[in-house]
Amino acid sequence: MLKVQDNEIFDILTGRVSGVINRSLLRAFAAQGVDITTEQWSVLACLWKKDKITQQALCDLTRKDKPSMTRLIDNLERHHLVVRVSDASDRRINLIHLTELGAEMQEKTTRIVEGVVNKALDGISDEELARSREVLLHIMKNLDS
Amino acid sequence: MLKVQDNEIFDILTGRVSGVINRSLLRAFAAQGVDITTEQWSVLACLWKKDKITQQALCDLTRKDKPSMTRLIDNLERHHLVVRVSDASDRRINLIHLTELGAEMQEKTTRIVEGVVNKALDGISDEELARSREVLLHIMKNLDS
DNA sequence: TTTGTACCGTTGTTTAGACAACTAAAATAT
DNA sequence: ATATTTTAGTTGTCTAAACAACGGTACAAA
Repeated sequence: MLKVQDNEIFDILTGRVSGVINRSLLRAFAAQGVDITTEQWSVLACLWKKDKITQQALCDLTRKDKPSMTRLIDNLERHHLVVRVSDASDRRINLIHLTELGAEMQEKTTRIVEGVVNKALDGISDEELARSREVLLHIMKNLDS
Repeated sequence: MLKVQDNEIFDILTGRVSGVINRSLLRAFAAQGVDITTEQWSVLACLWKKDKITQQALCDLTRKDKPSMTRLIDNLERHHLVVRVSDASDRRINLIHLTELGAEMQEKTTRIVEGVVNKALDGISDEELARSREVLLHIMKNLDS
């Protein structure tokens, strides 16, 4: 039986690593004069792949719940990065459109994110990384109840 | 160069895994009638190892900042799990003492956490786990600026 | 057609992280 | 001995996650 409390595994799984990464990203954005959070970036990243999708689709893509998405989009709208466009044929739906400003963010922010990720992964081989990814995905699957 | 947006690595590192674990833990606590959060548990876990330490020590152990710790301890006090005791010889310091109730939580909650962790790690070998841990610690070190 | 049901999004409340600004106490320097 | 710096903790503001509850809209069954 695993001794949970005496093991860094728990530390790691419970968000220390992602916290460090999140902080690094936030600071990298701020340092480059980009006023955006990691979460906001993750929503924009979905829209850069496929624009004009529903909030629900964004929830599924980002694994966030609906209230979280509502407020994330509130903030993105406040920053003039997206707009909600209600669908004429189904008035329950908002389609989220990138603004010109939102579309422009892609290049610069992606460069920043790639910089942080490359720094994070420095000295880690593709194989090690792939193995770790398998393990983490395995863990996620185990807890998917 | 890594294609950040098309890679689950980023998803994983940015908190999806820890989010899943955190949610699982919260629900496991709630299901067992334990009214506590994962973060609160992580603070208590430090105190079970070594009681009557400063808030700053708890910050260092849990890698949280001081404001976060202040509020976590506010909440733990509200739940009567710890008390702040100001040190007579250095009046800047609060020593955080477990209450009897806080001490009693150890057994039950640790059992719950071990259950979740074991479920999470089901089918993952010690070696795979150790390798992943190395990779994640390596990432943390890379970003430790 | 009306009723029920499923779906989309919002609001409210609590907990928490990040950051800046602040108070108070202790330690160090001059 | 006084002034400066460091340390401990708190408060305020913004962003975000979890969960429950709610209002509208669409659709299917009775």
